[in-house]
Amino acid sequence: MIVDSRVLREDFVPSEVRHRHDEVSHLSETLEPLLCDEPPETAFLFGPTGVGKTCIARYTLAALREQRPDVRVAYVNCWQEYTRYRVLYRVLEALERAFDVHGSTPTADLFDRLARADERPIVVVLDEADQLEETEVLYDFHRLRHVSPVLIANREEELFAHFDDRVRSRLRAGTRVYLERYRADELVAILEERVRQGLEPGVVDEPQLRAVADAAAGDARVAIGTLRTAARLSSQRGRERITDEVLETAIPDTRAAIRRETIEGLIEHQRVLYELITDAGEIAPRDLYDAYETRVDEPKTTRTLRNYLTKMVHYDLIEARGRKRGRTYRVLEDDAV
DNA sequence: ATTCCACCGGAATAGCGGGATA
DNA sequence: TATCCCGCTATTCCGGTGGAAT
Repeated sequence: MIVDSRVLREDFVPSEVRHRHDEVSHLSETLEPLLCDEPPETAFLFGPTGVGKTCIARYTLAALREQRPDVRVAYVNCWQEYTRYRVLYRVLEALERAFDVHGSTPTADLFDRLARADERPIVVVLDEADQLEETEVLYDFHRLRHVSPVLIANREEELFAHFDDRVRSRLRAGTRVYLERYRADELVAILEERVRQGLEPGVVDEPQLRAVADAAAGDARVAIGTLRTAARLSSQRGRERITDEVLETAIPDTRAAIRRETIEGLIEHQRVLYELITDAGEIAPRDLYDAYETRVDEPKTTRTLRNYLTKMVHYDLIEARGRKRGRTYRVLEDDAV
């Protein structure tokens, strides 16, 4: 059934991007100065999850490197690398200049290394840039002529909100590319392409792809994930093709699986909080803190809990209603995406 | 309308673990 | 081996404020 499973993977970059031609050319025009050794403006990609931000960044940079192979690209996911140190480390790693960096190497040394790297241009893609906790690294990149950042985030206001003034004013000028959610027919076209490359002919029909696209609500990541789940389930059950019945389980399974993975990524104390909120349905901060303290042997301070909670809000696991006094926490249901 | 205070979240700091160094 | 130095997490301290209480 499955001919090429890479095609169904999340990080697969297609050889041709569908329905994003304007956005791709906007981004490549922005980066064009690199072709004549000029520093480009900072580029921004904005849009909700699953609209192809990461995909067009990778695609565009791969195309750029075909014209200028000496341009180097460092890809950093700021969910994992959110400190100045870690971002710089990742970039050096991409340049193969991190081999002798160790735990006690100061951050300033990493910056110096990057500054004294050769003059070949470096494009740094900062995915999920709104998760960055130390934004001065953006100032670092701005100071270096040979480093050009590409920032990817969901919403422009949120990204700029936690920049300090220095960074904000530097990045005000910059090219912004906005991506809209896919329409259902666009998702169907994307799925058809993946099916053609990844699955045997005739295992899934057009109405089925339409059903997957509708359930994904404009999110290509969910749509492709659903297709992958359905194909796996079908071959496990020894079927020749994807049946409607398999599809019906695959659709909710995909969202549930994403959620489960997120919860598994939490640390124990965060999971306790999540359970308490789930049990209560809706809970006030004071009650939540009290319940937590009786549940756990060595409770963290409330300040730490607030850090955990804001993290969980970012993960879309829970929702905070109200701002200051009178706030309540509740679990975020899947349909609220 | 005014006061009050529960709660959030920024900034500075302490303590920890781990790798390098002497 | 002991010591130094690093970044990271959790903690302490606290200012600001939205909504409840009066």
